[in-house]
Amino acid sequence: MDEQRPQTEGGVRDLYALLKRRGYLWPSFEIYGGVAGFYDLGPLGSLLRENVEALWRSKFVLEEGFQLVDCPNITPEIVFFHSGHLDKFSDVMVSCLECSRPFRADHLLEGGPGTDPALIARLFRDRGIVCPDCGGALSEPEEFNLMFSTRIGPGSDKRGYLRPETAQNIFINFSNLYRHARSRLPFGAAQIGRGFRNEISPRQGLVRLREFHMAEGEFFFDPLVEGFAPFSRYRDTMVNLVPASSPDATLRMDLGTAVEDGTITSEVLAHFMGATASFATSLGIAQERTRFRQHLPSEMAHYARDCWDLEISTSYGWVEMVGIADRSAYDLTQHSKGSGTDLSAFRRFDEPKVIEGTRLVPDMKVLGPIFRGRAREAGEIISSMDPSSAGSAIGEGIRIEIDGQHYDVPDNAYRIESFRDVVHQERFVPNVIEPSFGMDRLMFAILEHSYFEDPNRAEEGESGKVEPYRILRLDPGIAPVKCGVFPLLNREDLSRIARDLDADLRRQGLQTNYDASDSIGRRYARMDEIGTPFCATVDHDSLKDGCATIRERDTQMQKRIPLKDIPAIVKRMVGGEKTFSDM
RNA sequence: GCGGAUGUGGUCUAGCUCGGUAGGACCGUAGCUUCCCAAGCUACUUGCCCGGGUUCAAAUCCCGGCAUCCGCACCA
Repeated sequence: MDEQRPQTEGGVRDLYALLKRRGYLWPSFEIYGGVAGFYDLGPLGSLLRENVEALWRSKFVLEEGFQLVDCPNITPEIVFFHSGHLDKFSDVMVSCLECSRPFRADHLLEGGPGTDPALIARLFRDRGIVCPDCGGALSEPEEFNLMFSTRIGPGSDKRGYLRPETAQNIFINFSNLYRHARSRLPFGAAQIGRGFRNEISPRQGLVRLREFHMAEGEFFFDPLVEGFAPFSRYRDTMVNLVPASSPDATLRMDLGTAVEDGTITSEVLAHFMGATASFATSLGIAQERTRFRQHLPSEMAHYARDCWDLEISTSYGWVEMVGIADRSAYDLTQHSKGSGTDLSAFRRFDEPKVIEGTRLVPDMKVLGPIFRGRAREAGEIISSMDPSSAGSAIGEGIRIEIDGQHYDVPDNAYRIESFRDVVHQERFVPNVIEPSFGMDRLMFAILEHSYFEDPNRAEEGESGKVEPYRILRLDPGIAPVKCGVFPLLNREDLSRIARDLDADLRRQGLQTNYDASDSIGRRYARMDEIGTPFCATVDHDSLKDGCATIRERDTQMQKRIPLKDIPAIVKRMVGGEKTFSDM
């Protein structure tokens, strides 16, 4: 084919122009000049996003069984205090007054000065710190937090933030989710929603936004359990890997081998890399334009122990679309400590563990009169004592300490008992693998990869300027409009049939676009430009044979199909059950 | 946040040097044509990024802001 995928910067601009012209996306707040880092999705963009999200739900909620939740965007400060975001997403910045280079203040100071700008300002003055580049004087330190802040409630000083990731809602709901999962591991929870980051300089269109759509899954599992049975589904999946150990080489191998040779550290991690690769394929992203790159230790987020990004090749270069992070037990541990709520799960033993030994049993009847209000506390201390270390004391009385006071405990206040306990389970904090998807970036990659210009079908304007024929070869499953519906001629008898067909298609849940204006070729061109995979045209023969012509976008092939069968057939082709050539 | 470039209907652009009625193409709308791959004809809608200044007069010159692109920095 002579069609070209534009790789140039100009090509991306043409694509953005098309997306804006055809109602996929518009810069937000445009009539007031716009604000960087915000985009509105137009009618087609909204449908596209719904379709991408629906595929994500079918992959992760239906197929992987993740529990879907939906939680507030506004989050009280304490959550991010304990998750570490308050600290890690806040930087105190200074810049050189001479050469205007910005620096993170803590990079210029020894010994972790914290995030108080006043304290840092004093340290800078005391130590006479100047610009490490040119020796110029430095500006006053200023705090910059990547999270948008707000206040919760009027007149309240309860600070809140717009969440920078959706994950925290799931972690703090762990107990509810665990109970809902009938207290069994492993299980996953997912959220599709918005995230907010007050980026210093958002750029590159949909790639770096201040408010963006994300879909995140948190998969909770027991790290002591070896292997992961569902991984068999992706064991043979071939992927491109760029491990941290050889950041300049791309290895092509199947996930099973990658786990065996230690390139990927666990089957759970590899499983979700496989699920991610499969999801990308279902979006119509070509395998050869994807790779998984492992983070270098220096680029890991504060919560991550290991992380593989799915990167997709775009005209901006390789762009991170999905982060698959091993968050270990970090978040649950932090929130458990921070809230005082137990966020652990039970590990059931295959064979119950039998623990035999001896222990001290206090006799509260004796302790009561001696310790009075402190009797319960004394009893607890005694039962927690180890009889073997207390052994020598037995028969001689034992000493305990309450609030710094020492007491002798008489021999008749306790007895030694041997016991045999059968333990079936123990508590532990589950580990987490998190696949986190940047939906806007994925949409951009899908659009860019499906954008083609065909110079052979170019249209020449009067000024001699050549407008290429533009096609979005979107996968039928995610295309916002599934079928264009046209009467060949704008005549009452034809348009009545076409309108009926249009209504039938919509009743089948298929988004259509009815169009009777201009020439038939122009109408096909319009549909090609917004990525509509099929068009149905009613012509004079339809009056006699009850058929219409179905035309396929990518091949321009046409077939006659009975009107009454068209909705079901289009639905099957959109669902991927049949192809056009099967008809 | 710094430096550079840029900002004209929905889109692409001419005009800016040298101030004087903002022009074209595409897209869109309505009609004609009655038509299976952007045909043609007619009519129409829509614009100088925002604010201030200079001037008789500003798309044009000056100042400030905002936005976009590139580089630096930041960020995942």
